Amino acid sequence: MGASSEFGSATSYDVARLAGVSQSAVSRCFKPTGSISEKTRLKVLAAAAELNYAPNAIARSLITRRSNIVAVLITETSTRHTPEILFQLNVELLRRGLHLLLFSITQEMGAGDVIAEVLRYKVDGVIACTTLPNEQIQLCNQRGIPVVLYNRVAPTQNACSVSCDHVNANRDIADRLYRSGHRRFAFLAGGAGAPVSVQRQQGFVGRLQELGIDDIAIAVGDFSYESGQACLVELMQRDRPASAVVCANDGMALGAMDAARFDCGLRVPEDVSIIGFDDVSSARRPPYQLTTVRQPVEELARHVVQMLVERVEDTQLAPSVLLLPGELMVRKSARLESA
Amino acid sequence: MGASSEFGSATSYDVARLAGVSQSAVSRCFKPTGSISEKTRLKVLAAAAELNYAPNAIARSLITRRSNIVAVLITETSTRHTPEILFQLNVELLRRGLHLLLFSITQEMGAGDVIAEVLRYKVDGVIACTTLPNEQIQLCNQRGIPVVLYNRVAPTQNACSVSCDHVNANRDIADRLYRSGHRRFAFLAGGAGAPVSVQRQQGFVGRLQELGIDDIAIAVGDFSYESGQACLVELMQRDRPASAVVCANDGMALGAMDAARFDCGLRVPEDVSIIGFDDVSSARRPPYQLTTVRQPVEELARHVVQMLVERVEDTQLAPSVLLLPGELMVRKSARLESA
DNA sequence: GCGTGATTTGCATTCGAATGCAATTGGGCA
DNA sequence: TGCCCAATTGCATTCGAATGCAAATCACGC
Repeated sequence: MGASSEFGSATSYDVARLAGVSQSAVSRCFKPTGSISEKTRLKVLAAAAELNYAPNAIARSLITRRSNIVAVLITETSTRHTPEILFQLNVELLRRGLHLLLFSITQEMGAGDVIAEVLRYKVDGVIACTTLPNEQIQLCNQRGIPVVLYNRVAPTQNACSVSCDHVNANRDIADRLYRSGHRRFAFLAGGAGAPVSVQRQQGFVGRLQELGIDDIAIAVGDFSYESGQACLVELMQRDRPASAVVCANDGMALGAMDAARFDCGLRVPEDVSIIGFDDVSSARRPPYQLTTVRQPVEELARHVVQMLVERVEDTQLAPSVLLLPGELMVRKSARLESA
Repeated sequence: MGASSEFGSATSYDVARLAGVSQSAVSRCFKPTGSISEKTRLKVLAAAAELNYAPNAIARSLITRRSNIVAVLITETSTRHTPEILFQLNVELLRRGLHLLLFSITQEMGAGDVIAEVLRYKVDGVIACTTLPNEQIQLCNQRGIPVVLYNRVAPTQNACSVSCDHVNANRDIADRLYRSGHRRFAFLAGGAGAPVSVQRQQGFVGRLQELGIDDIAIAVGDFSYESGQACLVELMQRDRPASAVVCANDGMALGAMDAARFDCGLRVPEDVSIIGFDDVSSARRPPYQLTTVRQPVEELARHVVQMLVERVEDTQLAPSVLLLPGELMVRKSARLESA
């Protein structure tokens, strides 16, 4: 019975002793480019296997100045809206030998505190699935730590970002609704300044204005189902209510559909068309059949990680912005001409 | 302008030099119990602030043998079923100064590979939101790394676990349905051996058998909405179909409800009662009003972390198992007597 | 002013692996 | 067999912070 059954684990010195070589040889054996003879390599690997040895990642990163750890920043809502994003990012990172250290931004722990912690762990990079104040991005940049924003754009362009093209997806929706004969429109916004809501609104409203429509009803909710219900009820009480309601996300759209049917006695899409954004799982189900925009989550995750890795390997690369198109999932909640 | 604007960050030596003290003094200043005079402390803190210094967590953990990192293991499904669990665990961990390193178990990276990586990072503990083979639990135990399972129970009791009491929640449901006059029952199972499904089934079926009911229809799905639909349709084609259908989770229950209404032309709950498990957000919405069991996710997360921390601080503590009751959310998808 | 005990302080070492450099080994060729 | 160059190997140091121990400082009483 070797040292592998001992408490704690073997070090490169233990392996070296057992294999009858120096510690450096062991180290080189576990480094892809290490210069070592086949004979020694086999001896070392045998000893390592016997002792159940694997290089201590902590010690390694102290000297190499690479932790192979990436910090991912989320808020409560980022996991609510896209539950699978963390899993996808993690898979992409692991694929490249990187690890995901998760940080949640909350009331009691703001962005400043979180970034301070992030810096202490000497992560190789940061992925923010939430708005990150410029000051904190700056701090990372000073330390040479690349930052990639997911579904956000840095106002001063001092960080990379990968995002679904919310603006164009909703410009497209505006177009299609207009072409289908709709003339009275409403937009249900998420939180007041929530970036994704703002962009989606810009796309929708901006395009409609280009088409000569100025009188667009806006109601402000908070991305929740309940706020979608409330907004729709409120909208329908106005004069000449909208025939097409575009929502900041699916949560609100589902709320709006239910409110339209159950509270206002309206038929969807005959009396009112409703469109969402995200394509959550319930959107495709029979009671809803919600027409919405699917974000290419896996693809987004892949590009986020790729962009980050490029910046880790070449610190000089300039920040860049990548927009990926969303996919309109045409179902039955909106009256659209089939073209 | 101090060194803080330099590339890379200041070390304790930089701070020591600036403050005119030794490196040890700086180190002691950042350790709660460090013996240091008020005067020196202020000098050091001032210098540290100027240099934007914070102790390097990697270097610290090399010598203290505490990384303050906890590995959390998930699979694709664990985030689908309980999207908020990661956020909750992270918040609880951060509150205690611990960090969450995420590991996803996938096809290409099995439990064995993942645990090998986990061990290399010298984590202080492991939280598994998925079934973890005994062999890997053993490996952690050998290294003195405590393991806590979330919503799983270790077959050989060599790891802690914190879980919702699926068995009793569904025993209770069996009771209430029986008391309400139901006599023909069905259970829609999740994957063949999926632990949570098995437990929920055990509770429901076990209690019914105690009540003298043996002929319980079982259909096997995979936790998905679609499988819930398919299972319900299949069940309703049998002789004397069930009047009460209990599902392994809400996803299947929602599918079952829609299938009952849209495919079988049945009314819920008049013709068939349907009950789920988890209380996902769509369960409470008007079209469903699903009667289901809410898992106390925040509380579970809190106990998982607490149990882990206790084991980290005292390695001698024996594994223990904690079951927290689920809460039956009585809505309108099941015919239940109001008592 | 001096002695005593309690705080503070600094020195030197440690954690575990990586790596520049010099020493050694090995292979190929005459 | 001897020589030369290339491939391996080991030595010693490094990363940044923590800590046992001994030295230095301080407060205080006489």
